[in-house]
Amino acid sequence: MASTPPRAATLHEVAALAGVSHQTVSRFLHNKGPFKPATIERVEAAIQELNYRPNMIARSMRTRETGILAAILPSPVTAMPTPTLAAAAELARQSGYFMEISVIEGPAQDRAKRTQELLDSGRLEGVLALGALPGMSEQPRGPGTTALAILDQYDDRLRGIGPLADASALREIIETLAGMGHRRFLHIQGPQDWSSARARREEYLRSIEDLGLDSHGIRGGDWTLESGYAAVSGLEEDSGVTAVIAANDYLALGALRAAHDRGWPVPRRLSITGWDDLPTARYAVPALSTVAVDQRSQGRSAMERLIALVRNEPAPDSTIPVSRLILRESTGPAPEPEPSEVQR
Amino acid sequence: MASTPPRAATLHEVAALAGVSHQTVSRFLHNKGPFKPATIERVEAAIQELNYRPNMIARSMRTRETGILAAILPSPVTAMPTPTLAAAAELARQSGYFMEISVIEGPAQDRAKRTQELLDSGRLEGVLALGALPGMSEQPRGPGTTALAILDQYDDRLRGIGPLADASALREIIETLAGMGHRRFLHIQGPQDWSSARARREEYLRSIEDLGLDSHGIRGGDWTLESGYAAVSGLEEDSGVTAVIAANDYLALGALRAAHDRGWPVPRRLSITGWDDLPTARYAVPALSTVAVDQRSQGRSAMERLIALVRNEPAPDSTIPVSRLILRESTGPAPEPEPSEVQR
DNA sequence: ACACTCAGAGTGATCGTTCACATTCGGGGA
DNA sequence: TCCCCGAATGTGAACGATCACTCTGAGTGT
Repeated sequence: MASTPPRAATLHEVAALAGVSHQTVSRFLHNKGPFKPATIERVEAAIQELNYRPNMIARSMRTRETGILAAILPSPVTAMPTPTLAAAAELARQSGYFMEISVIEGPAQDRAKRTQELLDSGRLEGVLALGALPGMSEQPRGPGTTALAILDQYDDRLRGIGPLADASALREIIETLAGMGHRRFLHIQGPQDWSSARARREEYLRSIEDLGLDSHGIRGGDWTLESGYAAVSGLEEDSGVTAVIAANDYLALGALRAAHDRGWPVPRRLSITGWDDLPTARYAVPALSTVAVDQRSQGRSAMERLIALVRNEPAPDSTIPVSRLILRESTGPAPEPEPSEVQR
Repeated sequence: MASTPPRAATLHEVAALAGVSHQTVSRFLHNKGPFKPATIERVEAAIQELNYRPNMIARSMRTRETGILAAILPSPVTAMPTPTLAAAAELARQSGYFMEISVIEGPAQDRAKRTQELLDSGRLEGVLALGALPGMSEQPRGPGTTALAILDQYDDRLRGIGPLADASALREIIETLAGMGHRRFLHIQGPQDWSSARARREEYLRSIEDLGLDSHGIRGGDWTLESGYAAVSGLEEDSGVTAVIAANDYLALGALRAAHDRGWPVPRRLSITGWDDLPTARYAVPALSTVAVDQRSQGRSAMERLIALVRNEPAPDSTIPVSRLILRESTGPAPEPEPSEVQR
């Protein structure tokens, strides 16, 4: 008394039930060629009856297309906003792809090596690096090669390109602060193997120079709260800095806390700005002035680019969503110079 | 002049080059049976020479094992800490599995439906829900069925189980605060389809009762900052609440800001606690008292459970990492009753 | 000298789908 | 009537691995 095996139905079984050949069913599934109405009906009924689902593995075997993409999380992983990841995954699914994720820690060299292994595995049609991947560049899909797209991408001259690289809001920040009387700035930078961090740093330096302002220097170096805290903690008492431009919100929130611990009121003595508009930024005390970026559309547009590379289509004209400066409580007019300092 | 096709080498080609049968190479790759040293040498050389990599698709087709797991992100996705996801992905990889991710938004019903589709797709060996999945329960892998593990899992009586459900630290919080003189509490709860949120709520109510304290009530209902803000904003001026127990850090940070906006000093007038120990919690002003949970080991242990279910092995004795109460600046002694209130 | 065992290796079928090609059928023009 | 054409469908091989067998030859006990 063998009970029915729970094995899934195959194309042949559907064909047998419908009284047609397996090829007809296959064609039906791909909407190829015209069919007699009667055929359509019978095949549809058979599929329904057997609850048939095509076996993707077998299909992949024949077509050599796996439909699988992989996303590489940046290191450290906290630098990855979940909405970016989620948006990329959603678009992949909508476009008929599966998206795996791959965590690659370690120094740039190891990351590049593991990424290369992924590219060579032959299992993937495309790889999306959701962050910086120093030493590697985007490539389309060819016969035998896997496509690679990089969210934090740079060009031949190491200039940032792509949705993460737009640092123009930084000039706006500095102009705004200069308009409030600020003259001496500090930049807390991100890791310099990220082109977005480099772009912000460069825009900072350029703006300072163009506007005839002073920079006390540049601190930081990674994306962490600790780094931001240390930057402001280590600031000399007489540095004259009245505005701190952080490369992201984590750095800025760390800086905010350091200012608090030193008894420096923000923004009365020190103005601080961030970048990313984290959910918590708005509820910080004081609320953080920052640059709102649309993380979901960043993830989506990166995935769009990858899929174009996979399909060897021209790159979609990525309408990069403009990042938008949001002024909250952490920025304000520059403090009046203290009388004692004026006398000196 | 056809150049060498970039197609990957097959088992047969390796066998031909090594002068053995394809089966021998296959056995070699699986470490099956003894081999003559000479055979080993020749096969290894051939593999090296052709840079052979087994075709996972073909293997899957024959063995009916895909080696692919899927992780379902919770909704909203910001409720998912990246380290949890990353740790799960790492363990999957180390165990020889690939991990896809799948974003399923929408109400519980849709989520259950889409999850069921994933389970039925036949492409996956296991599915890990990184969050609540109301109406579905864990299942092992059988012939034709896909394993399912749920991070935020509950038992038959809707009691939370698993690593997320340990709410014992909540009692510790309340005992500590009671020791500081607090008598009247408010709970800001998470979404009640999460068993962890239910567990914290229940532990809150039980502790209040056991210790003979007062609860002003329960607010909140999702995991957002807005919800936490609203809970404290809406508190009556004369509620008598001196301590707010939030179900996670987002809620707590929102509450913190609301207290600030009402001019209620924290902790002098109101103590606030969170849960999760987000990176920003420590740098908040005031620094948030919270419960540190090891997100990485939560992700890892959930994945361990899934893999055990996939392999039909007994569940690993999950040494649930104990969550640890961290007292920072947002908690302190209860305020003295104001003279005016005493007179009334 | 014989059968037996076991290490070591080989043979052919098979998984479920798509590809390339062959076949059937009905109708319209010469 | 015959031929041809396109619509509609059928046939068999192939993708690259593993599974279930079969086969060979050297050693072993009697």
